[in-house]
Amino acid sequence: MTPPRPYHHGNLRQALLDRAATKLHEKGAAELSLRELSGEIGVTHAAPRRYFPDRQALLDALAVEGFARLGARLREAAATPGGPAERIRSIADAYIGFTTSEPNLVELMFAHKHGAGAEAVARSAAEAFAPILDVFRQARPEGGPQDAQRAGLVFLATFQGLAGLISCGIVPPHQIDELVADAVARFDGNGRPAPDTA
Amino acid sequence: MTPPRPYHHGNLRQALLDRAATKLHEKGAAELSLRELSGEIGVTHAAPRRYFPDRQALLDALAVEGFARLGARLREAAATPGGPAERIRSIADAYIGFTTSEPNLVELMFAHKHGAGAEAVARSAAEAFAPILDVFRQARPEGGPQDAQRAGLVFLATFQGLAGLISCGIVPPHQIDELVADAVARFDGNGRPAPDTA
DNA sequence: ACCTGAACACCGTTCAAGT
DNA sequence: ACCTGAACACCGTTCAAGT
Repeated sequence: MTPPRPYHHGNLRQALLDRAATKLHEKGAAELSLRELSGEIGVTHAAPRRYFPDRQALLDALAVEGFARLGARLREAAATPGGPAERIRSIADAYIGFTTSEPNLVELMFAHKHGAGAEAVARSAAEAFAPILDVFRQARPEGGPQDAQRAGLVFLATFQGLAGLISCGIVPPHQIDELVADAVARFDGNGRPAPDTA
Repeated sequence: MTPPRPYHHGNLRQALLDRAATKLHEKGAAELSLRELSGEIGVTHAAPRRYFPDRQALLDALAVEGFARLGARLREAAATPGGPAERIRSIADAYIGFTTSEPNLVELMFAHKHGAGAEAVARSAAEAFAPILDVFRQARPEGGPQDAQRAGLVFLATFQGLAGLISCGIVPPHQIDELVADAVARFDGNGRPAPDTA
């Protein structure tokens, strides 16, 4: 007659994900331990197996959550008032803001070793990047979707690369703003020099 | 009266590095095991300690070697005949060539968790990137070193980011060439639209 | 359905001891 | 100087068993 609340408080899966995401603030994904996580939550080390068949499955789920959060930030930024130039700038700032605040999570998201959940990670990544492609489609509708996708991917590469250089220390913090401005300027007019901008 | 050849064949440190670098072709850095490496080389698991105080020290040394190899490739590419535009294109190709052939090594090189050898890694990285900054200085001497460093760092970010998107599967292989071309075009004339290029 | 408890093979790190 | 061998604490994974 006990309610359907199990041994644990009801949602071990989410509890593990939340705790792991919190730990990613301080430690890298390599230091995440299922046993430690389990112990802190108050279950035995074998309990996670119901929800994550192995350690990689939890890392994949963390990556999916990370892309969902990043996608939400980018969608907000893409809805900024103004023309395409303002929205592109806003997206760039949002991207750098997210990646610098969550370097360990971002490193996990872009790791090229995903397990069985690799397709799910790829889907969530594609969804997160949709606002970028949308803005570039709006910016240069005459170029066609091929052009927009190309520009969007190079834009993504630029700021993802910048994020990596920042978090590994190659780009010092005081130089971030000028580099973001320089990078954004390279996408004005979708990469072709605007005719009236000397 | 035995010659100064120790127990092992004489250079355990380099043997460990070589074997680890080879393994990085197939496995990620997370799967590298000092014990496995030691066993395959023929020493006990505690032997590496003479040369690498901990596991991170070996990873740091691998990163330093990786930056040395990357730097050599970039120096070659920067010496390509032709003007700055040709050299920039050549450097971009070399960068993408190296990173796509060694994704695990590159992921290790740009990891933001280096240990006591972090400064050594940073130094080797700066040395590797020098050819990029040099070419941008040559391309736009009137802009001054500040401008060249800015452009060089954004260039580096763009191709390092592209490398990451390729190796994690977001950019499909068949699209690499067009994206590299698109990205390179954004650095013609050091980022400012050339006056005679409509 | 959900979790426990014990077992297995592996790991990095440490250190006294050997040569 | 260079490496061994044993010990320690930790890990992911597996699985029969409990509730």
